[in-house]
Amino acid sequence: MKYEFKEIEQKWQKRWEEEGAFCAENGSDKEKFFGLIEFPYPSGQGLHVGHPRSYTAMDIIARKRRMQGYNVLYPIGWDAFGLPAENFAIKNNVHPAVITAKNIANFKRQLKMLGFSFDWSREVNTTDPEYYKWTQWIFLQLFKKGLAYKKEMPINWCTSCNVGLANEEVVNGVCERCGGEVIQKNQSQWMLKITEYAQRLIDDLDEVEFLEKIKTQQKNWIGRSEGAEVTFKLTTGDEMVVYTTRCDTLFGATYTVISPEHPLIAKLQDSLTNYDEIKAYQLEASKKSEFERTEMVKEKTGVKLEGVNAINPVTGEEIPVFVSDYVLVTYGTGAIMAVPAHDTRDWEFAKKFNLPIVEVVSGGEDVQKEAYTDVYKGTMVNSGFLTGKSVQEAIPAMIAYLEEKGLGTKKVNYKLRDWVFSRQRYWGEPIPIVYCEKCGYVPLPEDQLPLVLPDMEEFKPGENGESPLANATEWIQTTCPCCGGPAKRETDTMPQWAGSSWYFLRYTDAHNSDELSSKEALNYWIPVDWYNGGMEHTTLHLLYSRFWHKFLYDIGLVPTKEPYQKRTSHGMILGENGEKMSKSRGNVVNPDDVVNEVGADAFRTYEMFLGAFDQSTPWSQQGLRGCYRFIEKVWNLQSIMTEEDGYSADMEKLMHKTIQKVGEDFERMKFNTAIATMMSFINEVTKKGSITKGEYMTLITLLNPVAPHMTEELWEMYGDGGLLSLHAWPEFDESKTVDDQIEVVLQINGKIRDKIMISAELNPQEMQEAALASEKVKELIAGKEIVKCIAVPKKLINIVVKG
RNA sequence: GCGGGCGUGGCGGAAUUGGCAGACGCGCUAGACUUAGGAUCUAGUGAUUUUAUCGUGGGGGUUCAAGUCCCUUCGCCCGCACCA
Repeated sequence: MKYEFKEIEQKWQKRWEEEGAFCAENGSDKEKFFGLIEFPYPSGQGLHVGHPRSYTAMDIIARKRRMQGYNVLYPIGWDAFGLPAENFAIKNNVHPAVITAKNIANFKRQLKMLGFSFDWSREVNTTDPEYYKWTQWIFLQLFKKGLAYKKEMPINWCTSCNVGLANEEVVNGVCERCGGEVIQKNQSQWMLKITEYAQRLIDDLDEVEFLEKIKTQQKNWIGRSEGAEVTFKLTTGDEMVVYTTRCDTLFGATYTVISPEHPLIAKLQDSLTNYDEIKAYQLEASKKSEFERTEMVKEKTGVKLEGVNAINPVTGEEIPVFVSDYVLVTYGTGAIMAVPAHDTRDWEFAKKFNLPIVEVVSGGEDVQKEAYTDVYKGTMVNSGFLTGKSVQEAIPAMIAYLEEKGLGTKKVNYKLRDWVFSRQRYWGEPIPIVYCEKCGYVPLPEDQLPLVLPDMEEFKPGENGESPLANATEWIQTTCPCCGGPAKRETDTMPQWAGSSWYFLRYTDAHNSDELSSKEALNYWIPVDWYNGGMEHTTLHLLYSRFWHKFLYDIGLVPTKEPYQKRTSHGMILGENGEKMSKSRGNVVNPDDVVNEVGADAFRTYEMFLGAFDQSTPWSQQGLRGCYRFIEKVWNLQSIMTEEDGYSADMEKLMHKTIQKVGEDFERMKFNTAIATMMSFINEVTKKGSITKGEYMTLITLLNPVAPHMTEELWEMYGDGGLLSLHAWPEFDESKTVDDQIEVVLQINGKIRDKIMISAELNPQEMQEAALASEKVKELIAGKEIVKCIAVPKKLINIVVKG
């Protein structure tokens, strides 16, 4: 019978849908499994071959869990707000909602043709008012708890998208999305206090099973550092607080530096004799984009503040104060004490401005030639009461001293900044806040949610970077919920990350119109048991959604501190030439073409077989053919199938081993070796020339999570009835996976000389005897002295000889 | 610069705790069949000077035994990047 994948695949997709085979059950007393993949942004390009890599992997896990008797939730939805649809809308004069609906329809078609076991009845769409009602609701809760606030601040501004960006969205000084230039711009912005959760976002990583590299990346991004704030008195009588992680080197602080934006400069204006020069430097620094500022790393610039000095609190010495843009206003206190002997940046600056370099930690080379920055070796010198101590001892000793004298305090800092939550764009959730002259920023009453986006015809941003919503004159005018007076709506919208920060919660009870999700549903389904997604979302989506989840936990809405119990990630699929797939490189593979050519089952198999799941691998059209051949071979085994139900004696061991290996490999996401194991199995069967029905049915059950359609078809023809997708996962018998006769290797001086079949039960002594009985060994060790003999049960015997 | 990862045939990649390097697939070679195909089947396929020797980026070490552990060095990829 010919393998007609088109008919088979359509038939089963229809059948599964009709029977609601993959619908998760709320209120079940079965054990649950919540598997999650990152819901896609429905772009105009359609599905990329990268999407199915993650979706197939989690589909395999979800399908296996279902077969193991779990109540499985494997949902899907659309992260559909965002810039591309809006930009397309502006260019082509179509409403973003129209394009989005079209794109979703296309994505849906493509995902359905791949046979994922998604529970389509729980589909969510972030642009649906019934959905974003709750996104807005969460924002209101954040606002009420003081975690959302408006602030005039310099933000990253993409000159091409005309929109503000979060720090996380600026990559190498350019816009993450479009690559456009990013400048600093002052703008009043909604901010979320993610920094308040910084410590918990680090600490709670201990409770979850994320890949170690994901945890590391999150920690690095949050960037915790322990240090001290130290107060320097100025000769003008003012004070200046600096942040340092190396307070042990305070005796070596020979100057101080403040950032160009530091408010102290204005305050000192009257005392400064070179104020004009400083002013000019500030202006120059403000003109530089973030990119230029980091590009300038090699060459330090700065100006000395003439007319004022700082006093080193431990030496009492007067030291100069500089302004330089190598000090960032956004980190620490925006001011530092410079210890050129033990900090590379300070050293460079000191060399350029001819400032004294005083060694206070010995152990390095000449500090006049290079800064010595090691904190684990070295001894304090020239450091008063610290002299003789190690750096590790000196740090707490200095903190104790500073605290006692009231000169400073211990202080923890984070690199993490508050989240810039405003976007001056149309295609996002409206921020449910009104501004009243009398009452200030007032939250919209919850019963007025959702605050629906006004229908507009023009989506271009306003003149000076205003949101397009600023042109929705009627929509803006409203009354203040507080005093009833005239008020204006907020025109900024939320960033794309808003809708994706909580979407997994909505899946648990997707159609609830009274609550975000019912308490029962949340308590049952949350946390997500296993979340797979891309590494590129580690510092954006993952961090943001953990933050929101913790907030929702704090207000008693969700049952767990962490949203995701386990997080894994997949590697990228590259073009056939080994480069990243892109239109401009002309190496894009379209899933539609692939499915058309070899079918969904072979496509899914190849996606899982092409390489190690967590590594980047190039696509190969030939490799795809290989997987098609495999699927077809499995199909053709029908022609050699016997009617026997169980396993034949000579295949039993291999069958049990195969069940064990495939199951274990799926769990470890070693899909490539799981498939290789099944390939080996059919190679054996083919060699033998026959397969029992029992063996065949077990094989297709193992293969079902990978290639669900074809196996379902075979099950219908030969199986026990019902859907294979809901049939029990095969069991294996541990005792039947072990061989009693095994081949062991005989080595002489570590070199392989022979192989013998022996009983697996043999102890090392018996193994040694068996080895010495080998003709080949006898010959090779004749006349030589046996120094020692190592026998590793079930593996090898190594005879060490001399002479 | 800091953090993470990687380096194995012609290619993608296998190899729990150190224990037969190259599973599986692709490609290639030869043969079979043929309605001549991007089909299928069979056999072979790390290298070489082939009773054997050498082989996991390079060099050194530990060990009876190293892709795996230690030191050193080179190269590539990803993330962060003046965070005091």
